[in-house]
Amino acid sequence: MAHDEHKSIVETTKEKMPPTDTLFELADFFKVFGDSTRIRIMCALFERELNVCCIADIVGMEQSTISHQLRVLRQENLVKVRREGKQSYYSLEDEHIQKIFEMGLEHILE
Amino acid sequence: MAHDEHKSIVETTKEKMPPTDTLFELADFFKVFGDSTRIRIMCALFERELNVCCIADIVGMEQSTISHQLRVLRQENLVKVRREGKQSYYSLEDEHIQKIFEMGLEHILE
DNA sequence: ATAACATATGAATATTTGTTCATATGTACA
DNA sequence: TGTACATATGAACAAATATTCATATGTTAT
Repeated sequence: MAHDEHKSIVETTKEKMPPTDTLFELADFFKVFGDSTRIRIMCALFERELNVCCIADIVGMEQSTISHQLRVLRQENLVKVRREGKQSYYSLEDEHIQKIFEMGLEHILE
Repeated sequence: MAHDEHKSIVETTKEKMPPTDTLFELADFFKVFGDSTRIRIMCALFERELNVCCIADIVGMEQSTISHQLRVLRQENLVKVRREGKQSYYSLEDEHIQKIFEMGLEHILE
């Protein structure tokens, strides 16, 4: 490939891409989906809102593990909490989640 | 919460969820999207097919880094390769990718 | 106020992951 | 056959991540 052609492809492609900052944010967002514990938590929450110890039993992991991961999900605005007495009830924050999920499933089931 | 109610919520939620294996696969799939280098590679490939050294220059990283990450993308069937002489041309394998991307962007730009 | 329970958090640890350097493999052409 | 170039791969290292244990915080009821 000619040097000039290479250079031109590199330049024009770079121009068409979203800002690098945005792409880093996007990676951080998807990182949240890239852990099986968090995936299972979200999946459980598709059914209904749940408190922490129910989630822990459903997923089969320590309460503390679940709390840590729920914090990650909160930080990315994927779940919201509602306090009721001693318990914290978590639910999904965003409709995109389910769609992203479905598309991932379609891909792997192909 | 009563012990019986807790138990019933846990059981019925578990039953409604996809098999655990599937959810682990799903996490592995999304893991691929959770890295900024891979995201930028995929994003560059939205525009057109590209060879390895163009991708390296677009992303601004070592050729070897790009090759390693392209292998990850290949393993998850997200890109395909076409060899032409000395060069390997990569392109996107799947239409889901763009949609997943868009949904991620919608989420973070909210 | 204290006991009992639910949840959150900090520190420590083990594991995974991304990047780089050096080098091997593959391809074209003189 | 040898040289130059493009890509792939292995080993080593640094950084990020998930999990657990121990414990702190928050809430309710006695």
